Amino acid sequence: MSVANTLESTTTVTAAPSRAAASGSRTHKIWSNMHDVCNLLRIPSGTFIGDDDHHFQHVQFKAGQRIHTAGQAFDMLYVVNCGFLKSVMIDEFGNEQILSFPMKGDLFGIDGIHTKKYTSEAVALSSCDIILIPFSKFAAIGRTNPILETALYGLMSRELIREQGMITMLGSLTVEARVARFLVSLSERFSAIGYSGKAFNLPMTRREIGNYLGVTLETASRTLSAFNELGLISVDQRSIYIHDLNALKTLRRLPPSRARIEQAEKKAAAAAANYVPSQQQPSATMREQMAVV
Amino acid sequence: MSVANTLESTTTVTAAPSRAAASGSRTHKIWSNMHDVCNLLRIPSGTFIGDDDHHFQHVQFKAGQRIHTAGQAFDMLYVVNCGFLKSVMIDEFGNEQILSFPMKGDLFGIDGIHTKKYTSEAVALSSCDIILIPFSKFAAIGRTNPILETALYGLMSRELIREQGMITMLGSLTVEARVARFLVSLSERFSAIGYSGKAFNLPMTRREIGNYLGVTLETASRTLSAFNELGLISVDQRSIYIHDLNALKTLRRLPPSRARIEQAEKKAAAAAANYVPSQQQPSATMREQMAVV
DNA sequence: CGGAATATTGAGGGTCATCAAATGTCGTGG
DNA sequence: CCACGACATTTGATGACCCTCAATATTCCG
Repeated sequence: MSVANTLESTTTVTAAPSRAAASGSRTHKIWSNMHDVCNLLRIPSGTFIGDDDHHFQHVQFKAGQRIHTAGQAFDMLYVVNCGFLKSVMIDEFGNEQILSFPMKGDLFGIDGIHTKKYTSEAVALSSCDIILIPFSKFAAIGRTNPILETALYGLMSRELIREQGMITMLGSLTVEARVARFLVSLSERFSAIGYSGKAFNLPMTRREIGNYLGVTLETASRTLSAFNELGLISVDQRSIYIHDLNALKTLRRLPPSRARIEQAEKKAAAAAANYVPSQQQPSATMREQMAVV
Repeated sequence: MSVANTLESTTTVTAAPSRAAASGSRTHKIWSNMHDVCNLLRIPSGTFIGDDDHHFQHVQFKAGQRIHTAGQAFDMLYVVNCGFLKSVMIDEFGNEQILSFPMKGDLFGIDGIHTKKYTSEAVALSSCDIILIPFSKFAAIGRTNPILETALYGLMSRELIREQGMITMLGSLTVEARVARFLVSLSERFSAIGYSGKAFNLPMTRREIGNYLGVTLETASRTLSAFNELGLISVDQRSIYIHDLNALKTLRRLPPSRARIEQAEKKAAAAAANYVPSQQQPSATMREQMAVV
């Protein structure tokens, strides 16, 4: 049952420079150069090929550990080399809201730039390998390298757009559409970093999914079960298999529960009559109902 | 009934340079220098005092006009000198979501940096005076002026944080708390730009408020009416008077509608008995109920 | 003055939060 | 190795809240 995205990253990193060897600490340290970091961030890195002037330290975290906390002094940006995390904002009432699930190639910590303190906290959901990017150093290099500067503005702008999409999702999509979009987004991100986009394990709990999507864990669970029932996905605990990605992409709302119940009753009747319908496949009529409106 | 924030801005701007006079078009053009723009954005502008090398053009828009549309090629950032706008994102299903209501001193258009196309559209809600900031020019000045560069990163980071707060609001606050926070935010922003924070006119419709807060216009209207009923505010169409800012700041949920109905019945009974309770003042017990949990 | 847009308020029904119970999973220590 | 407890997940029942539809009043503007 285990699928690829639970395995360790196979990304190669540059050998540790002399400083790392000198440190000799028990903590596992590796170093990446500018070229590696740019590749990870999908920034054109032509000008940095063979550049060994700048090195960025890696740090490992285990599930549950915090990379940074809200209010902590800001000086680093972070790039995920492997593993899964959550970024959480806590409001003045103590409400926690998950803002993102960073994974390989994602940058986080940007929110600290403005007030020089992080406003959110980042927590590892699995074993993680994180690259530390001192912001002042990055900005300084950017000042002499227009491509990097543009890329840095671009990354911030991209994150802004991602959050706008999240606002739009929370503000105007039904719960089913949010869960569907969440699955599609995970699928696309897994594909982009070399894992399967069809079969994967969820790095987060139902509670975290629900929190991220603005619903309770029960609603998140029920919605996944409904998708499973309709044959759009197969879900068992953390493992997901996507049968109909396109239906998930275009889904706006499920057929009214009335229709779903009738459908379920038909199924039950068929089962009672000892007729076994094809496993996990939604009827064509049911798919049409979902696509409409 | 008219209050200050409906009046024209009294901000002075520098005289138009010769170019503007030469244009001689019927459109009303003025110019601001770097110092003015920094002041408007609340950026330390010390290094730009007396700087007349850079000029930024003003453009006027009337209510309903678009400043930019989604998909349009990006080259400008915009700073509001006076007036009110809305920034709207439209998703792949055609859902519109209002992301912000820019007003004096606010920067918008940042979302265009990443893909070189605006992803949202900006629409004037009232007569507006907008300053055009060519992004490449701003970034170039930033390269030689660390304060401006830092400020630019800071502005983007601040906007990121604002959107995170919006996500948290949509994901974890009750409708009443969202409306309350919306009013508090408007109040604080009006105060910051020199208008009254207690009495003001809403620049947007109920539909726009509801859309912004992720609810229907009816729910937005009803919630404002409930606040009015409780004496937290007085509301009549677009005009707002805030009686109890602190209650709005700490409000999490209204007392259950059952209790509200009883309260209303008591009021009605009192009125029938020809006893007139002090206008618009909620009872102490009612306030306690609101603050709790 | 009349028509369109805006705002208010009511009635009814659907969706989702809440409370609850049962089952499954995993890490830890006996 | 297994038993235990803590946590995660699923599923059901119930009711509050909010959306939808609808009617009316008010404002704005040509």
